[in-house]
Amino acid sequence: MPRPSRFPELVEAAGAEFREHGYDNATLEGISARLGILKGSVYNYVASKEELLLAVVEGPAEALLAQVDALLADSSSGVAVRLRELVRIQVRVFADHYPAAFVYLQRVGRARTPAFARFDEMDRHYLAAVESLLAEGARTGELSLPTDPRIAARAVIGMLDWMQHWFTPRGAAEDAALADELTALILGGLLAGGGVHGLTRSVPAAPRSPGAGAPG
Amino acid sequence: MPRPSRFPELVEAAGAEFREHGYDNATLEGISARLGILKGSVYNYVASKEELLLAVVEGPAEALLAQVDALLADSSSGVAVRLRELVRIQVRVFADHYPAAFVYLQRVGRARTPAFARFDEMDRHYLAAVESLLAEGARTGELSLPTDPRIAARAVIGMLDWMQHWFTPRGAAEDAALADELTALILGGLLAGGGVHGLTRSVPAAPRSPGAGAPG
Amino acid sequence: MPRPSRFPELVEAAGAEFREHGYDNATLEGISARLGILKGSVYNYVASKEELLLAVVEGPAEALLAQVDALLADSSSGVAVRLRELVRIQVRVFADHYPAAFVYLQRVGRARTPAFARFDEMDRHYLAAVESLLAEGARTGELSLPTDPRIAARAVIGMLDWMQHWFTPRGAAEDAALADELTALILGGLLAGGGVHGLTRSVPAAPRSPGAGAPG
Amino acid sequence: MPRPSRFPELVEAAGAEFREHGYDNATLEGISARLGILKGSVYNYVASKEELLLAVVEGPAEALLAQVDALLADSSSGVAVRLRELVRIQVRVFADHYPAAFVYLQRVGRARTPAFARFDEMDRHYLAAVESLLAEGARTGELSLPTDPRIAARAVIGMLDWMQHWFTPRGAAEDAALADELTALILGGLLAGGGVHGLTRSVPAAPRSPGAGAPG
DNA sequence: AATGAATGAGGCTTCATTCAT
DNA sequence: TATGAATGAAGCCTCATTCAT
Repeated sequence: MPRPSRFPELVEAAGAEFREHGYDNATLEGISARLGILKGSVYNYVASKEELLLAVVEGPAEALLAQVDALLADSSSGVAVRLRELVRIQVRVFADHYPAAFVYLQRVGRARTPAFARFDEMDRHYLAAVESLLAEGARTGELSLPTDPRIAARAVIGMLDWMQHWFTPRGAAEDAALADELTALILGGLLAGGGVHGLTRSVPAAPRSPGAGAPG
Repeated sequence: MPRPSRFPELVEAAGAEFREHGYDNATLEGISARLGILKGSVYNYVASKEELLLAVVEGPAEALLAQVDALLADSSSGVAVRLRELVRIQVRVFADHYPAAFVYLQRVGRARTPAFARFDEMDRHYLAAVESLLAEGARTGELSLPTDPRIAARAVIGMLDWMQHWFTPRGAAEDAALADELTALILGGLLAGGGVHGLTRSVPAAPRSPGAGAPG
Repeated sequence: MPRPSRFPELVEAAGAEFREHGYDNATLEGISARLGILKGSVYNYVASKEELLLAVVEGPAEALLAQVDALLADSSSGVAVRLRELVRIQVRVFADHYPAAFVYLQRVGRARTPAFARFDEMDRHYLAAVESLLAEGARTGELSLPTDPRIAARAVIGMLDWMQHWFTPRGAAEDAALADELTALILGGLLAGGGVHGLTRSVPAAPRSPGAGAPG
Repeated sequence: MPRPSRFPELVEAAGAEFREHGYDNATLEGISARLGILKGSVYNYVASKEELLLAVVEGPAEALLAQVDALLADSSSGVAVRLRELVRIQVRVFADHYPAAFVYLQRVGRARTPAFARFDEMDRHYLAAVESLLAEGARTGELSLPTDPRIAARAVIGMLDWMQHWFTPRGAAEDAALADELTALILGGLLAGGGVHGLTRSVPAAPRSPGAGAPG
C-alpha cells in the first residue's frame, strides 16, 4: 500500500510558514521541520523555494480568477448583484485559503523573477475584471462612478485586499453577512440620507487615470 | 570646511532601497553605495539596519498621526468635511513621503522585534482615530454606517493604504482632486440614484466586530 | 519474457555523462535519466558512483594494455613498425571507446581513493611499455633518441593522449591514415631535408629523467 | 601603515588548492583556511569561485599568449629557431606558474559559463599561433610536414601540454636544456639516420583537417 | 528491478555587524 | 568619517547514498 505523497502537507506547511514570517524570512528549515523531514528533502517535491511559493498560491488564485471571470460573463443579473457576489467570493477565498491569499498579496508587484511574472499577470487580470464590471454598471446607468472606473476598481480592490490584515473567518453564514455589509458600503457609501449631500460630488471630478508607471 | 553630516542623505537612500527591494531584501551594501561609501561606514550613523528603517518611517508617520489627531479634535467642522481632509492628508503623505509610506505599509503587522512595537502602536492609533471619526458621524447622524464602525474604518483605511500599489503623485492640485474623488466614493458609494436601492441595505447588518486575534 | 539486465546500457550512459560533464560534475540523476529510471535504482547495478567509473573505463583500458603488451613481446617486426602499430591501436581506442578514453585521461593522476590505484597503475604500465619500446629501438640502433627514453616516451604519449581534445572518428581507413601521419611525425620530425640540420641536435642532450615526485 | 591587500596570497592559495583537488573539488573552505580566514571572507576579494579561477589563470595565460604572438611576428629568425623558443617559453610557464598552467589545462574545453568563453578563446588563439608558425615553415621550405599543419600543431601542443603530468622544474638552465631536447625531438623525429627511412613517409599522407565539431 | 522518499553532509553565497587604522 | 578586512551565522541547494515497499 503506497504511502500517499506528502506534497499537500508540504504546500500547507509552506503556506503557513510564508504567511507567518513572510516569504523572504521563511526558511526551508522551518517548512520542512513541520513535516518532520530535513530541509534537503523538500527538493524531492519542488525544485526551489520559489516553486513552493507558486504551489501555495497558484491553485487558489486561478480558482478565484475563474470565478470572477464567470461572474463577468454572466449577464443574467445586474451589476450590483454581481458586485455583491464578487465580494462574497473574495471573502470566501480569504476564509478558505488564508495563507495563500495573504502570501499572494504580500508579493504583488514584487515579482523579481520570470517565474513570478504570473503574479503580476493575475493581478492585472483581476483589476481588469473589476474595472470592466464597474464600467459596465456606469454604461447601463446602474452605477454612477465618482471617479475613473480604474480608480474606483482600485479603491474596491484595496478595501477587499486589505482584509488580509484584519479578517478572521467565522463560518460561512457570518462571512457572507460581512461580505454583504461591505457591499453595502461600496454601493451606498457612508453618508446618511441616500448619499445626496453637498460634499459628495462637490469636486467636479476631472477624470483621471493612474500613470502607467505606477509604483510597485 | 567640514562636510555636514550626511545622515539625511543616508535616510533617503535607505528609504529608496527599502522601497525598491523591500526591507528584508535591501542590503546595507546597496544603501551605502548610493552615498558612495562602504557598508561598514553606515555604522557611523546608525547602530543597526532596523534603526535605519525607523529613521525612514518615523518622521512622516508621526507627522501623519499628529495631523490626524488634530483633525479629530477639531469639532469646528462636520465629520464629512473632516473625513475629506483625512483623505487629502493621506494622499499628501503618499505624494511627499512615498518610500516611507510604502515601507511602513509593507511592515504593518510584521513587527518582529521590540523596536517595532512602535509600528503596531501607530497602526492601532490610526485605526482608532478613523474609527472614532466614523463613530462620531454615526452618533451625530451625519453618517449612516452599514457596518460596525471598526469595519467601516478598516474598509476606508484599506482603500487608502492600497494606494501604495498604484498611486503616483502628479502635483498638489491633481492629487487633491483625486483625494476628493475618493472621498466622494467613500461617502456616496457607487450606486446611481442616491444610494436608495434595494440591494444596498438588503442584508440586515448584524453588527460585527473583528476578532481580537486578527492575523497579521 | 524477462528483460535482460540493463547493466551495459547503464555503463554506456555513465560513460556519456562522465565525458560530457566530467566525473565530478556528472550526477547519478543524469545517468539514470538516460535509462528512464531513477537515480536510486542505479544501486541495483553498482555499489557506488566510483564503481560506475571503473566499469566505464576498465574494459577498454585493459584491452588497450593487453594489445600494447602483445606488441612489445612481438619481436618479429622492427621497432618502427611496432610503434606505428601502437599509434594505430591508440587511435582505434579513441575511435571505438571515446568516452572511456576521455574519462580515463581526465582522471589520470587524480586517484583519490584506493579503488583508483588501478588507474595510476595502468598509467605507469603504459608509460613503461612505450619507454621500453623506444629504449629497444635505441639499443638496436633503429632509433636515435634526442632525449632520455622516458622523456621521449612521455612526449609521444602526450601527443597521442592529447587527441582527446581534437580527435573525431571518421571511419577505420581514414583513422588509420591519420595514425600513420602521426607516426611519420614522430619518427621523422618536422624538419625538411631528412632531419639533418644544425638546430636539431645543437644542444648536447644532457640525459635527464623526470623527478619521482612529478606532480599530478 | 595600511596592511597590504592579501589578494595575491588568496590567488596563490586558490591556485594551489585548484591544482591539488581540481577546480570542482576544491573548496572555498580549503582555500580560505590557507590564509587563516573564513570562507565567507573570500568574498571581500572576489565575487565567486569562478572569478578566483580566472584570477589564477588569467595573468600567466595572457603573458604566454603575448610572448607567443611576439614570437610569431618576429621574422628576423627562422621558423626552427622560433619553434625552439616557443618550446622554451612553454616550459618556462610550467616552471614559473605551475598551478595556473595545470589548472588551465584541466579546464580546456570545459567552459560551461560565459565567463570562461575566454578559456576556449585563448586555446584557439594558441593553436592558431602554432599552426601558423608551422605553416610558415612549410611555405618557406624550412619544414616538411607529414600532416596538415593544424594536426601537426596539435601534435606539438599535445606533447607540450602533457608536460603538466610529468614536468618538475629544476632551474632555468636544466629546464632550457629539456626544452631544447624536446625541440630536437619535434624537429628531427626519433628515427636514426636522418629520418630517411621507408616507414616515415610510407603512407601517402592524405591531407586531413580535423572536424569542426572536435570533442571537448 | 524499480520507486519514492528520506538522509546527511557539504558547498557556495549573502549579509549584518565589528574593529583596527 | 571612512576604509578594508574579517566574522559568524544562516540560507538555499546538490547529491551520493540508503531503505522500505
